[in-house]
Amino acid sequence: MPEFDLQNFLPFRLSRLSYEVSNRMAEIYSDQFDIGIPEWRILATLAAKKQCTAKAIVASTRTHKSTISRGVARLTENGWIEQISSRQDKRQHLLQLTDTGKSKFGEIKPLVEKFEKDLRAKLSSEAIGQLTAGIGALEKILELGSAESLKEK
Amino acid sequence: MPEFDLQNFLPFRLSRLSYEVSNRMAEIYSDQFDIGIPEWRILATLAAKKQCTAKAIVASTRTHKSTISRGVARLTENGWIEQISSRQDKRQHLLQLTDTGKSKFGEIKPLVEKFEKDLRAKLSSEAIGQLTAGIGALEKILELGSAESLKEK
DNA sequence: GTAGATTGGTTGCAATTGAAACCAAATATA
DNA sequence: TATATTTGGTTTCAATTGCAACCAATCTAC
Repeated sequence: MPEFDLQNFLPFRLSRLSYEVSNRMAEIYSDQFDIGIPEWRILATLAAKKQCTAKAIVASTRTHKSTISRGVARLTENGWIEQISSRQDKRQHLLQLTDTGKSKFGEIKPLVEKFEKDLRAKLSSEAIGQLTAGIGALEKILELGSAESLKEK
Repeated sequence: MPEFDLQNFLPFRLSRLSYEVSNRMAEIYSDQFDIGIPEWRILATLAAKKQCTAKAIVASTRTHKSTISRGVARLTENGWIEQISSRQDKRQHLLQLTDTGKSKFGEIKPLVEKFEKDLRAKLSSEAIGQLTAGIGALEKILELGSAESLKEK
């Protein structure tokens, strides 16, 4: 008769947590603006990097390449982002926010930042430190390190 | 020109982390046994509680009720779990592992436990403590507390 | 009791997803 | 230079998902 303590099992706790956080946050922008999680990630990445290719977004967000491809297509249709054909390599397109995109992202950003701020506000500063350090350590061993160390999935 | 530091944004880091961990773990059992994440959760919950209803699994795993419903159907077809009609309330069925289910889960469990153990082994004991405490704190404020405090989504 | 609301669970449907096949451009090998 | 391999990205297809409508059993209010 196999026992199992699911409630204390790390992978499970992580996934439940992330599901909850992502969904609560997605409520904020998916209603008011018509975008989903992949689009949000693309926008945020482009806001951070100013310009980059789809591949770079795939690597840094660890989202499936077809999901990013479709997100890019949708955002391009909506006029939030645009492609600058880099003449170096005609396979890849450099992406960047359009003025509309910047403006829209400018609206979403404070909402999302407020969400995270509210979350942090409910935690003790000790807990925040622990969480950040713990996540950082886990990222490191999973080679999810900050940005560039990421390999294609 | 909106800046945004996605790489340090908590919700994003959590989701990337959880995605990575869940997928690596799912590789372990989805190949050898023919089950997905929902099935795994149902099995683990039943192994922990011995008997419970689908509703209880929904609450404790925070997985959508239709997902659990379908998972239960699949596992029942495969003969891994069975329903005991509780004569109290004819809407709900008490679920439990069959002998086959127990045996199969008994095979999966050590693999999955090894996965978590290997993960922990790569972390310093300080990091483990931080991670656990941090996650616990976040669970608390999201009311993801252990088990019973969970409300229907 | 009976009408109405609630609850546990299922199902139909549309949307999202990931894997794999694919395409065109670029690079390596010959 | 021709050929093969790799690479960035798209698309097709099947599977999974979540929402909403639904069903049957229970509970509530009259």
